[in-house]
Amino acid sequence: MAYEYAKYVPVIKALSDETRLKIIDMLSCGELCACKILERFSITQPTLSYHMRILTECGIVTGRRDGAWMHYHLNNEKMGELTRFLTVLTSFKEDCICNRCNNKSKAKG
Amino acid sequence: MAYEYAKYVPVIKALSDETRLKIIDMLSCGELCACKILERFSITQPTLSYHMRILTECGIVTGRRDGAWMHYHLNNEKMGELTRFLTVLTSFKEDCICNRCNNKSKAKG
DNA sequence: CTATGATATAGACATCTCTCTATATTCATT
DNA sequence: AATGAATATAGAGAGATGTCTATATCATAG
Repeated sequence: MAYEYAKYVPVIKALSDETRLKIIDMLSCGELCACKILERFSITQPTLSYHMRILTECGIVTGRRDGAWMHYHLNNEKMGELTRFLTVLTSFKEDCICNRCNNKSKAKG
Repeated sequence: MAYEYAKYVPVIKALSDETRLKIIDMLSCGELCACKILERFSITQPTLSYHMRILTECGIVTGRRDGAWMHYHLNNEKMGELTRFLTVLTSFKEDCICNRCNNKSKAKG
């Protein structure tokens, strides 16, 4: 699964912030307008905009413009992909890096 | 689950780095000595030591000294806790922040 | 108890992150 | 087209992060 590490780093980075974890939680029950999200925090509007960009750029959240409003919703497919990746990452597997490491003399990798 | 966000931030931060994801993968099949891990990377020994500290301080990896050697192994319990947290975070729940948000006039939260 | 090998710590440095204020853009309504 | 509301971008600054070199600590062998 080696080639996948880098793919997930931006998603995990996006989740590594308390504010953004809360936003994800807020979106877990459905779409929300940016202004509704902002109400729940004591951050400025540009700061929220920054966080929403981090979340949308990595694909975990999708934005939809509705007139002047931006509606955001969670990409559950992407989140599922992440948790599956983490589960596989931490479980025993025949082709894992450590096996290749142990067999380094036999096969480079 | 509000009170839990901050608890998981250090764990997620620890996973938000490609080198550390690879280390986790290497440890998924069992304990490894620091020197064995180091062999697989083109980083210096102090840099690996830094990464191992990040991983152990958040509890996702445990270190065991064996003479001069340090052996590291994955804390599967902790990893399971994280994936469960992420799963709950992203799934519909009655008591989620967004519901409290929608009912803001009725009940503060 | 000294020499050696494995690991940890200290300090420096470049880069990234998160926050702000100020300003620009976009859209709806008049 | 002008105004106002919602959102985005720019720029600045404090602090965190990941890397290095140099050095210290710790354990073992002789």
